[in-house]
Amino acid sequence: MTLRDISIGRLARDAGCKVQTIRYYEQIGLLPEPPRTAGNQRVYDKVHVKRLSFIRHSRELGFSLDAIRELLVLSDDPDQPCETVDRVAKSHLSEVVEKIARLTSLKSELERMVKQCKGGRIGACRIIEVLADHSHAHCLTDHSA
Amino acid sequence: MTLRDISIGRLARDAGCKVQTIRYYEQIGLLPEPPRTAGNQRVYDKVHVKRLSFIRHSRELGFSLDAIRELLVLSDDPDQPCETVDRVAKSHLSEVVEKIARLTSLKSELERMVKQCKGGRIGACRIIEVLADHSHAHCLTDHSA
DNA sequence: TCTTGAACCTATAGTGACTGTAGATATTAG
DNA sequence: CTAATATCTACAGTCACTATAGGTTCAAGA
Repeated sequence: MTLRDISIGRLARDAGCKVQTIRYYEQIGLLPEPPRTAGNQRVYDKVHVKRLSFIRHSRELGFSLDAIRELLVLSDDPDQPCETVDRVAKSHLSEVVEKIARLTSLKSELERMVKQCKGGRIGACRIIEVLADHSHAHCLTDHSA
Repeated sequence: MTLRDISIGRLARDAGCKVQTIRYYEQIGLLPEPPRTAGNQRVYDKVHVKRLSFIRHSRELGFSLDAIRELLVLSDDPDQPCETVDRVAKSHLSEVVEKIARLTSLKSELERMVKQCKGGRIGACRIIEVLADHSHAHCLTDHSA
């Protein structure tokens, strides 16, 4: 494969993302604008390939686009100390740890609810009862399942 | 406390959510429109209190607004069989379980990365290397930390 | 070479669940 | 009464995409 003269479609397919996503990254300044053909079509080279790969990989690890932006700036300067990189990664890690804890707690609650449901009518439905139970408000945490 | 003549601010404070959120729920049809004062201010009663409580509690358990809409319709008819409620709850539970698994896997990856970082320069930063490493693409899953 | 379908383009709006703000009106406390 | 607070509608923003409309360019096949 030639790492030059790459169309946006090719780039997207190889990176496992959508053409729109690439355009989005360009719009928000994460990916530099590439040169164009006379027909106004984007032409990418290996620099873009590497950068998009970095972005996608970081996204897969759950880093926010802002964090990725920061990491990209850092990675462009090999002489920088990597303590900021370390900080960004560790911060993200602790967010993930926290989120797991919240979801685990949530899972327990849901399991309890589901287990208590014996079938039958709504009028006697334990799930609905729990949801309607005002005293249960504020006993839970997270909601981005 | 009187469960009538409740202002939106009172309702929001008691439900632990924002005034805007209540207006939003009204807009999307989840909360019925309440009567108004001559000064065009909303006036809620205990029916709204109960309904909002149901919604907030369900949200805290991570149910989507659409799922909550469905549950509300069901809860309004006590003679309905609760198998749909059961299905909605179980479906959500398995989503949570799945999400925990994905995040746990992600956590391991991040831990590995962070552990490999010895400090120093970006040029030798293991975290940056891993993110830039094309062969790691597609080995991960979730990103809503 | 010609034709047609696929790929590309920009612009704009939508997704889900909120959240914030501007500018105006109503209410309440001192 | 006055000033501060609460309420109102309208509209846009958040985050990370995602889809679509209408138009242009490119490439494959006959």
